[in-house]
Amino acid sequence: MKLEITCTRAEANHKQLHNCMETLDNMEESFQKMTKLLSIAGSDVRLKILYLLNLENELCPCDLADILKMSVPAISQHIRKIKDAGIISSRRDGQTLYYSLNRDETEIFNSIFESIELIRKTA
Amino acid sequence: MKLEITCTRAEANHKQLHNCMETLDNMEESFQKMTKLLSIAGSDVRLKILYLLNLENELCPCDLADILKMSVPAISQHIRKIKDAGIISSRRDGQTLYYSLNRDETEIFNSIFESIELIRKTA
DNA sequence: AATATATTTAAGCATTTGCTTAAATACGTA
DNA sequence: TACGTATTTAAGCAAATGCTTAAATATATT
Repeated sequence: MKLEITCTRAEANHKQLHNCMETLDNMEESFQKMTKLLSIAGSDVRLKILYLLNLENELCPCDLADILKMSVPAISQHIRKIKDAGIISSRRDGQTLYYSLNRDETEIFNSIFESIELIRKTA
Repeated sequence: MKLEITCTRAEANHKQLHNCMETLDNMEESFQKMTKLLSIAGSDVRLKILYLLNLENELCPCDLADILKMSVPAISQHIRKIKDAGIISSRRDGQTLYYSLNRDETEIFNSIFESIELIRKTA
């Protein structure tokens, strides 16, 4: 839509603005990946699922439904989102599917988990 | 809704599940705060706004609209969300409002910004 | 006071999200 | 093969999200 400059302020530093635009252009792919991860983690239920998988190493949808006091289909649909983003993998044992974090892909979550626990301590 | 145990698997470790529930209960407030921060950051536009404020220290809505090639009201509404979450503050200079990060409140964003730049380097 | 700029706010609307319920699929066991 | 359990998938729907346009507010300038 808007491709022209809207700021007419004397103070507006057009060179600065242009540099910002260029910086973002070069990082577009990185932003998309990070936005994807954060939008996954930015839900109460999904953040708890991720935290629990970090804590327990692996859990099945049924366990998660019990712990989070939610229906199994609701959990399953959250899991699908998380899995589609490449954050978790599954292992089958009989009828049960165990999900676990792909720890290589998701180092940022370690900082997030630490930060959650810091909030707890300082609150 | 569901308060009963749904897992009837022999392997289900009910003590483990109960411990998880208790852990989450004790961290409820921390999860809510972190979910709020991540849901704010989990939007392409808002993550870029935060990144730019980190980079440039302060910017006005008009600058952000130019850099992100979006309308001023759209930017303003994102800013309101970020501000309501306590992540940024404003300073007025004449007609212009300059927004900046409340750096004490948002240490997790430093990890996120670093992680974005790591994606860029390793991709 | 009148006008212009910067910003916010509100209304409207299309899209997305996240549940529910019901049905389908996968596996194990009698 | 028939039945039970674990899980996924699909349809439906209410609520949330994020833009657009238009109007309101705040400040500066003439």
